[in-house]
Order: sequence, then C-alpha cells, then structure tokens
Amino acid sequence: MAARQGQGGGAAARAGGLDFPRPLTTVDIVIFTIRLEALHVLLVRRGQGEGEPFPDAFALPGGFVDVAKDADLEACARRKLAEKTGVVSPYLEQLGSWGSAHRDPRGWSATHAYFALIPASAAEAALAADAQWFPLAGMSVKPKLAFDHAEILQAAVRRLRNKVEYTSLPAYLMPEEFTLPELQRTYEIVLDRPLEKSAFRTRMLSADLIEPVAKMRKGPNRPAQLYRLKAAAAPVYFARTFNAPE
Amino acid sequence: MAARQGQGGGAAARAGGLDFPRPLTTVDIVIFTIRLEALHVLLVRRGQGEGEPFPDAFALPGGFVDVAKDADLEACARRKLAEKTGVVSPYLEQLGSWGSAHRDPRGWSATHAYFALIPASAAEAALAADAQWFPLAGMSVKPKLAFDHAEILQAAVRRLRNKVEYTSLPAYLMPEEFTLPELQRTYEIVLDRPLEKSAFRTRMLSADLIEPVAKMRKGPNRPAQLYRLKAAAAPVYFARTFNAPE
DNA sequence: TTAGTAAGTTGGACAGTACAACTAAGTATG
DNA sequence: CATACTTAGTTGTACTGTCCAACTTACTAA
Repeated sequence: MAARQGQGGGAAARAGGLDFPRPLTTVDIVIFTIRLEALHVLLVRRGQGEGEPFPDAFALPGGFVDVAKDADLEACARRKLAEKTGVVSPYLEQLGSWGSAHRDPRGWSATHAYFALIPASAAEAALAADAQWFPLAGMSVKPKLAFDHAEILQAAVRRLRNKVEYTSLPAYLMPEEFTLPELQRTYEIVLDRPLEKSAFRTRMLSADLIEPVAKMRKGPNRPAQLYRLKAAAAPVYFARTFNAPE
Repeated sequence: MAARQGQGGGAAARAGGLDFPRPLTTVDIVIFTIRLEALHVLLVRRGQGEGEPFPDAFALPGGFVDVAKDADLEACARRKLAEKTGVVSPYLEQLGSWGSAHRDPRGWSATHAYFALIPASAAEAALAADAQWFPLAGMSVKPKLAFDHAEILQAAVRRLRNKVEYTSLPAYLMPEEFTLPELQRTYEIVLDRPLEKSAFRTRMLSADLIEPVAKMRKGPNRPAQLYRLKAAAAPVYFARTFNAPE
C-alpha cells in the first residue's frame, strides 16, 4: 500500500501512470482566540533538525498529511489542532490552499490551510509545549513567519474580519455563557472599530442564535443578562453588513 | 531535482526526512457560463487507458500538478483552463480543496478546486475535443461524475449562488457590452428567481462597476443603453443581499 | 393611428442601521 | 442615606436601500 502510493513507485504505480514527482502535501491551521482584549493567533516554533527549513522560526501549526493516520484533510486538521491545543470541536473552516515550487525549499509543496476559532477559556489550557499565542498587529504578527505563512495568516485575518461583518462567527470565540455587551466587545475587537449598541442588539436578538439563561452577570454596576449559543449552533448569515466606517 | 522531490526518494530526500508516502496532487476547475438562458458547466470525458479510474465517465477538467510546468496552483489551473477552453483571463477563484484516502482508487489524493466564470461568447469557441457543456439541473448535472466531482460541483454552485446575492460576479458572465436588463437576466438565471427591476438598477448604477458606452441595443421595442465593465474590474461587494424569497 | 412590448422612472411602504438621548440597576463615596 | 458614577438596556428620529406597483418613454408591427 505504502509502496503504491508513496515515493517508492512500485510496478503497480507505474502501471497506473503515476510514476512522476509528487508535491509535498501539508495542512496548516490558523487558530484564533481573544485574550487580553486582543485577537491572538497560535504559532509554534520550528525544530532545528537536519534539513529542517526555517529552523527556530515561528510557523502556523501544521505539518505533512499522514496517509496512514488521516482519513481526509479535515481529519488531519482536527488532529493537528487537538495535538497543539487539546480542543476537539472548535469552529473550523477551510481557508484555501497555497502551493508552489518555491514556498518550501524541500521542493514543490502545497498546503491546505484551515482556520479555527476557539474560546479564550480553551485557549489558556492544554497548550503544547512548543505553541504560543501572539497578538495580531494589523494583519500580521510580530515574529517573521516560516514559509509563506505570513501570507496565509493575512488571508485568514482578512477572511475573519470580512465574515464578521455579516455572520455570527465571533460567537465561537465566546465562553459558554456570555452577555450581549461581551459579544459586542468581541465583534469590536475583531473588526477593530466600534459598533452601534442598539443595532447590534437588534441584530443578535432577532437571529436564531442565542438564548438567555436564567442568570445575570454581576458587576460593579447594572447586571447584564447572560446568554448561550442555541443548540443547533450553525453560523448565522445576516442580510446586511454593519455599515462601513465611511 | 526530480529525484529529490519525487517518488524516487534519494539520499537527499531521506536526509530531509521526506521519505514517506505523498498524496497525489491534482487541480480541478468548475467552469461556468450562461448558454441558452441557463447556467452551464464544462465537463470532459475521461479516457479508458490502463489503470484509468472512472473510464468514460464525465469529470471536471483538471489533472495532476506538473511540478516541472506549473509554478504554482493558480498557474496550473490557468493552464488547464486554457487547454480546454482557450480562455486566458477569466474570473478565477479558488473554491477549496478535497482530499481523502478514498476519493481516488489510485490512493490518497487531494485536489485543489477552482471555479471560473467565462462569457457565453468565449464558451462557444475553441473548446477542446473532449470537452462539453452541460446545463445545471438544480445543484447538479445529468451525467454521473467521476471521483467526488459531484460534491465539488455542488459546492461551486452553492458558492456562486451565494456570492451572486451580494457581489457583481455575474458581470464576468457577460459579453463585452451588455444592457442592464441583460445583466439582470443573468443574475436571475444564476439565482433562479426574479429580481426587482428598480432596486437592481439602483444597485448596479451606484456601484463603481459599469459605464455606459455611446450605443444602444436596438430591438423590437424601446432601445436599451449599452454598458461595459469599467477598466479596474474587481468584483464589487454590496452591503446587502437581495432580499430572500420569503 | 393604435396596440403591444420592453426600457426606464417615480413614489410610497417597509426593514434595519446610525445616531443620540433616555431610563434602569447596580456599586462606590461622602 | 443621598448622590455620583458606570454600564445595561430602551426609545425615537433620520437615513439608506429594497419591495412593490404604477407610471412614462421609445420603439415595432399591424
């Protein structure tokens, strides 16, 4: 089996006309969370082994597809996500793929990029030793990233910001119970601009997205109603974007 | 070079830790056009050579990435598009990737899917001998497709219909000069529902998308103003969707 | 001249956001 | 214990853009 699929290039492969070079195939994940009132992304430090490209640099979590372990691309992404964060069922969406002759010095390679949203609570626990959260500065992150990962990260941020304008995606960044002002704050952090309170509330409450729990968030001032995501928590698409800044 | 990247698995590859099976890597394209007042997709008939999976079935145009010829994935997609249609600069967008152990009987394989929009005029000319247009019936097409191409096609139709609600994508299905009612008709064909004339006109004319040419479309009744896409023809994103049917 | 048809315009109803002022419910302070 | 402060949540008006329907315009055909 391995011989047929792999680099070995056995007789069976030759008969099927598959005796030509194959690109490397990887999966990378852009994992977002909110920490300290800022959007963060998870990065891992690359090893320094023999022949490792970009030794010691930071990169998106990911790696080669394992044709023995991974049934499909998404399973591969979920495996890598679980390995680095311990999170098993986040919001996970395919972002796109990047493939070229030169993005990896080891040869023609293509990566299938995913992006995931996880709540802050999950973000603090169970991190792999080599993984670390970095705050987003604009469209990028402080350290220089390996491969074309800066470009992939930028695409992920763009996609996230864009979708937040007309979907309920930030709900997946929230803990199990949250207030409407907290949800609005999350939207504002991702979008990096303030939103109208009343329009925001109208939109969220008229969507079939959240339901109140019989509790309030107590604080130094007026308590706020707590909500949770409804059971069937598919992302909601709104018919309008929030109005653009100008 | 080939030995390092390919199935041969030479010493260099082994030193880099790359001596493991690699998935097959392909690119497939969903090419849409409007013909005879209906959305059509281009399919090719598969060969019947030794070891060819799905012999004689119809499939999306595509094939293996050629690590020698293709600089990157998009170049590969453009090459395959040009080979089948002769079209060189259509609207081309990455759709997603599909990869699993079982989608190709020859082994673990991953395809990078693109979708393209081409005008009817280009659709009639320069078709490859094995390529053929098929009208869309709902989300699919009459013949049974090879691999998981029915699923990919469905994703493409879904994405197209979805984006047409709030973008100017149908403009890329139009000939160089067209009238507003013709553009509206194209929207209606893709969405499979009628749109409001006045709202449609307001939306299109206030977007920085089209400009009138000093000509009219003559017909059996009142002539219509002809328009063309403006030079910088990036797709326009509208702030609202057209209102849903109910 | 008249009927017919499709292009294009106009105006009122409606929905949802923008903006801003307001009320409500708690804590902290003198 | 009253008052200030803060944040939660509501209310009302303006505005934008769609929905719906009726209207005018420009042409052909009979």
